[in-house]
Amino acid sequence: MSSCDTCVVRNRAICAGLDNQEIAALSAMGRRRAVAAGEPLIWEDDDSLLVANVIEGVLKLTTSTEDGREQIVGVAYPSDFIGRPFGQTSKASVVALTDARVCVFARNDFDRYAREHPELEHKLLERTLAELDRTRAWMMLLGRKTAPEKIATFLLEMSERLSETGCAVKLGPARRFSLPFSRQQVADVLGLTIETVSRQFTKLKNEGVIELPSRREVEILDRPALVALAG
Amino acid sequence: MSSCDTCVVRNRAICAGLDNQEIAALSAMGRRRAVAAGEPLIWEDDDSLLVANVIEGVLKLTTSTEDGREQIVGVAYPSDFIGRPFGQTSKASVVALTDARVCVFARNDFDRYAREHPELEHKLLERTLAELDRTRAWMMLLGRKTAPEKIATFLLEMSERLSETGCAVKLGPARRFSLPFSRQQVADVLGLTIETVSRQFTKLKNEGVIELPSRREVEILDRPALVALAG
DNA sequence: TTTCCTGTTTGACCTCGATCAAGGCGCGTT
DNA sequence: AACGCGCCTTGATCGAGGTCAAACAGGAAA
Repeated sequence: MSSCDTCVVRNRAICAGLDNQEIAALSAMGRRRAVAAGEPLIWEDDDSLLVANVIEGVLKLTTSTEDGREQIVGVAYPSDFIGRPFGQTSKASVVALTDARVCVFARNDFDRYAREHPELEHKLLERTLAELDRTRAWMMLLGRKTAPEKIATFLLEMSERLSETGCAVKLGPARRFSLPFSRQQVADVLGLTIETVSRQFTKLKNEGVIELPSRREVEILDRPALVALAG
Repeated sequence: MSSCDTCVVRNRAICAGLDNQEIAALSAMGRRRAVAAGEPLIWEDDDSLLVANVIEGVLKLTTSTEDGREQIVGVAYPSDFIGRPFGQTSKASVVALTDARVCVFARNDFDRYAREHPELEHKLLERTLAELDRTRAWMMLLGRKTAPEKIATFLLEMSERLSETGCAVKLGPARRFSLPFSRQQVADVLGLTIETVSRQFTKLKNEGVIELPSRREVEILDRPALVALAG
């Protein structure tokens, strides 16, 4: 297989609703690519030259101020779409948090293909609307929630997002999981500093709400307490 | 005219790319409706029963916590689309900030119509992507900017958004404009308190950066200074 | 004109989370 | 085992912005 069939075939987001012929055509356009943890895929303010599809791994979407403050504005999990179709520049950088595999398309080709295949555009629209909902919920967190509330909300979201990953069967939220974020990155998601994040984590541990087996591992001991704290 | 032809015809967002027959069909579905300032159009967590198109006026999109904290997560101007197609519930309340006129569609009808008219879905996709970009830029503001930066950014955004309104010719950003927000609402947009907003406004006035002819009026005296402050 | 009402400004104070500064821990390398 | 290097935690202190309270418009009604 010269192109990345499985890359598209595995992807329920893009494929649903397309027939075999369409899937084959999309496959021929895409190029599978491995991205190592920490490696960038798209730079903020770059010309929007490519769009991609996450097959495996987790990536962060960030914007930064000139003086180096960073805010993570989105997180892409397997089956998520990244990049900016129908736009001249992308407004966010994309960097892999874990080793990842993605399926990359030239934006021009993808745009053209999408316009000719309404089913694909419809899928894209549904996902974009869902992402907008999620982003708006995050605005409430950033603008109005306290540090303890932010941390609790974050842990609950993580436990849900990470349980779905790569699994067709819908499991409940994960009780124990491995964070794809460093403490600094958690801070960048929540609009906090690394020290505040650390302090809140240890506070929750001391209160018996969570356990921290290692730096990246989290185990939720008392979910109801976490839900109450999330507000 | 029994239905709201002009409501659709005036709307460059929805109409561009549709032929006359399609516009007529859309028109037959929509119902023009006036919304008084302060009046709600959609409630948070309601079943998503309608979608709409802003013809005139400004509306706010909000989410709230149970204890009453509010965050404005979006603002809809003329030609903007509001509501949640293809979704069971809407995640935000929509309330008019000024007297407004909108063109309302039953969500079911609209969904069906959209799926049959790829050009409409494409338009919708482009707008949703643009709105997502704008929302992500706002996340950076909420998570990482200081109060003075937030206020400066807000004033610049207002001066741009309010100059476009209802005018086909692309003017530059407005030098003087009338805020569609009360101080409390500005606070809800920026994740601040009303007192902080007020103090920052008077500080800018004392520094000669802006003038405040009345409660709602703003005149920008020193735009470069504002740009510098916005960061 | 005066009164009232609501939204805004201003002041005094306090708190949460940021900042600054050590230390500690896990882990790979020599 | 000892060292070095990131990352994380913990402590001490500070300050931006929140909270509480009072005074101050500006517009509508009497």
